[in-house]
Amino acid sequence: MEEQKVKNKQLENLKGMDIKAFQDDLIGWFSKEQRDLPWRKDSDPYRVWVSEIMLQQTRVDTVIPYFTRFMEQFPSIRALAEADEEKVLKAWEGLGYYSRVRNLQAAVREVNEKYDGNVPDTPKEISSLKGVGPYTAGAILSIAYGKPEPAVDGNVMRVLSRILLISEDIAKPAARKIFEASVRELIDHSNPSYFNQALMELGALICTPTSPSCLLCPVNEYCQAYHDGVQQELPVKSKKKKQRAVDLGAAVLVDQEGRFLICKRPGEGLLANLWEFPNTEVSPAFPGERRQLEDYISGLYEMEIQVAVLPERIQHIFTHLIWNILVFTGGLPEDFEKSDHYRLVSPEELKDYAMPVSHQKILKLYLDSIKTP
DNA sequence: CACTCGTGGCG
DNA sequence: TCGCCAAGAGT
Repeated sequence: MEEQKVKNKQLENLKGMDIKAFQDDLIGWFSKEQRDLPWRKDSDPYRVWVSEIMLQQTRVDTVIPYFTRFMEQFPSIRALAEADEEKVLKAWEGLGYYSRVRNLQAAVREVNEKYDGNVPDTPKEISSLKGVGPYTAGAILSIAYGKPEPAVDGNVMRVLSRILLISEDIAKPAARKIFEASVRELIDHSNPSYFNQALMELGALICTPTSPSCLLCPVNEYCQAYHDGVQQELPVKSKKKKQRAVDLGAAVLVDQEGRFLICKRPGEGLLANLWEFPNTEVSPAFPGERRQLEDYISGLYEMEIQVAVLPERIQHIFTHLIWNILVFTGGLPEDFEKSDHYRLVSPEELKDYAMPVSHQKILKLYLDSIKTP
């Protein structure tokens, strides 16, 4: 019944459309106008896979240098499978959504063992890999293997919402099924790779979120929103709620040989497995941020630590969170004992540790403070 | 389904 | 300045 409603919807929206002409115009445009991107040099499944993971919620311009470096450092399934986790995370540093790379390496290791290093080519098998959801599964199957599977991302939902005049809220997870059903009706079985990539490329270059270039669009004659002059009203997308603010106290602690104390974050959750300066959530009002941070660190390392506050406060904005960080500095005694949870590293060694951007800001603030007191 | 999970760029 | 975004997946 629900399935029937989806089917009725697409039949209604596809009525009277010359699908073959649409495919040819769309693919013809992509063949001519596609950007020269590093992951388009070939259709090696591993390269397609890595690029699709990096591109999740991330701009093309941001991904390009990461992709190039990553493929140099880990050029094959086996290379990534056998790589040191710390080095893989370091290669991802600054790209965000760090669970992506942890899942990618886990999945690559599974492919290396279970599939003898060959990326599977069936929806069931590839979807079972960690970090491979409906979009990525469809992208790899179509781009690397030429299978006529939908790859519905934000671009595709925006483009098709306009062409087919679909008013579903694309912020809702349920909306994706509508568009997947539409793609199954529209996709060119002779070139699924170009068809899917063309829809996304069109969304990136022409059918943009604000002020789409409809006059330049190769498929504007098929677009119902353009025909009705409502392209600016689509897609329908509900708003996200705004971030909550959290106050942190963080300490840059240095021993007598100039080494920094850093800690490893937990293996799950926010910024998992990244290294950072010791910090804790504080309440600015009571009983004083400095005292709260000192108590936290003293309890953590069973030693009395005293810190001084730096004048500037750092703000770091996440998708769903805002960190307001007050930065402190302090010295470490000589008889400081090591453990797995934290390390003492020189400024040179610090470069080998993956740190969140927020803590790179902290480091910079500290270095500036000792340079110009 | 609602929420978590990063970052940098843009109008 | 700030909300919105950019080739989503896991829980």
